[in-house]
Amino acid sequence: MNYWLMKSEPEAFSIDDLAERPKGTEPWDGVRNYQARNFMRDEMKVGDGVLFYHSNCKPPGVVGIAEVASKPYPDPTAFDAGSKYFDANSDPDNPRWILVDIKFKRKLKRLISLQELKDHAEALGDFALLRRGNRLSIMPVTAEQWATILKLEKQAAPE
DNA sequence: GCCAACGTTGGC
DNA sequence: GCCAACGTTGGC
Repeated sequence: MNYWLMKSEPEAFSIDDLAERPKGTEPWDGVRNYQARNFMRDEMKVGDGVLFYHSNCKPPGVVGIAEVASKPYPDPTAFDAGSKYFDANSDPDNPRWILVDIKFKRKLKRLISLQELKDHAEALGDFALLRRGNRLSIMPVTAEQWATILKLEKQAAPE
């Protein structure tokens, strides 16, 4: 079993939006970055753990837990001319953009902010989220990092 | 609103 | 294949 962190802007799609989905699942569409796509296409397995991260908001941070809920399949928005994610260069016979479904598990008891993660950079070790200039929207998380973050959840919020 | 980082595009 | 221009991400 592997672990992941997936970013979403809460104004576009938040952890609460995911929780309110009829089956708690949502196709993770709109990813148009090859590295992020490759994680979904090549490495994700049903049942993998997902840290749901709110980006581009105040404060950014991890807000919930989800899991991978489907095998990878073509992103339908790439073929929808009315979608903002439409990609005329994606051939339906050889789809360029691949996604998985994500399923809601639970919200964290409290938000673990990016700042708090930075404060524990030593315990987290080499973490893609904390690397300078990181813009990747999907990244791997080690079992140790996963455990460290859930341990932080149990502690009182920092000042 | 600013700006650093960085991926993509397109001219050559 | 190089690289400047441009667009996007996302923290601050």
